[in-house]
Amino acid sequence: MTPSPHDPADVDAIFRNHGLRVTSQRRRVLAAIGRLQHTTPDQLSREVDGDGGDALPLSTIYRNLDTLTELGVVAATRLTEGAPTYHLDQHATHLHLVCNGCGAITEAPLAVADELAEAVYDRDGFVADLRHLPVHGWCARCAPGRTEIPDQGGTDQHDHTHQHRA
Amino acid sequence: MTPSPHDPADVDAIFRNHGLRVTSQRRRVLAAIGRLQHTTPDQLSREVDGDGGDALPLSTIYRNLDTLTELGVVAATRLTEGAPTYHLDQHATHLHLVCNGCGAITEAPLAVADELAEAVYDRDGFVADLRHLPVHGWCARCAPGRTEIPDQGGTDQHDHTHQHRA
DNA sequence: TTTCGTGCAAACAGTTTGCAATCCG
DNA sequence: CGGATTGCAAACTGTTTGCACGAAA
Repeated sequence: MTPSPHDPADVDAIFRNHGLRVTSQRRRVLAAIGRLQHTTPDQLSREVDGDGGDALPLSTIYRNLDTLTELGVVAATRLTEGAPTYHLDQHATHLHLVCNGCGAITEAPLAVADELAEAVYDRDGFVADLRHLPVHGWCARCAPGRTEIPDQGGTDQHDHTHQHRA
Repeated sequence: MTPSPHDPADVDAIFRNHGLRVTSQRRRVLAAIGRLQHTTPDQLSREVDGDGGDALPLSTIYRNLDTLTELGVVAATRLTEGAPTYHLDQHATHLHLVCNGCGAITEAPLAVADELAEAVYDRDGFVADLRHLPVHGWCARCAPGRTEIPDQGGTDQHDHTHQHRA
């Protein structure tokens, strides 16, 4: 069985099993991702910096993010405008609902997209990876104001221009 | 009845109707997007540069892309790692299948995601904007080699995706 | 003529890389 | 000890911005 990143004891094994060294930086990065659930590299950097130890340079954050991604321990998705969002891969048993209004990110079970997966497979033989699917739109709170999605023309003055957000 | 970006005559109207000026740069950018169907800012830049006129600085490309996006004439999606992909919004009556293997981008009708839209609406009151949905995965050609999607870190319970029909 | 839009260069954000010092195994 | 990692700074890509000039209306 694959060791779980949730269990601090197993974390080391994950690295060792791949012939990689266990360093405090790696432990701290992985722990911080676990705490944040989903995070961009610089949020992660701040989280790691606040865990009591020394601050880690961004380059180390990035390198470890890459390593962890290669190991399949974490995965990235582009949910927002700026930096990609990383999360534990084992936590990726859902897809993301990203609100264009308030920026809120909700999770929904993969099952909601089962039909989609089947449809594109039947149509094109395309094997969809739903785990990282970012579904944009408007959450229950933001939708009321601007519900008209299915307007193709471009007549409507959408003003979801750009949002700063966090 | 919004004027259509496809009709060169109407293009000017689109701008004027919004109190914006008609410049050769704007015409050329819009025309190039129409030709390319979907494009990143720098592909677009090269396309514009090759249309016979003077080269346009990237900043002009970006500014016009922003303007056109605000007008609802074009829309952007993040399909690949690097830069976002722009396309005419009226052409956005489909979602994108992005192959992780070869990078190919295929289009599929929005209808394949109808159930998804309904499901998330029922669950969370989330109004999905499927027009820009980037579905990652493996195309028919690339899938065979690496079909096991639903594995990775987690104990995979369900594993739909690749098993509907052999 | 009055602005708006363009061109250019400098500033930015996010990410990658080279290299010497450091630490794990 | 010896190679894998780190820290730091410099390089890079993609994008934005300030400002003076040129051009639509």
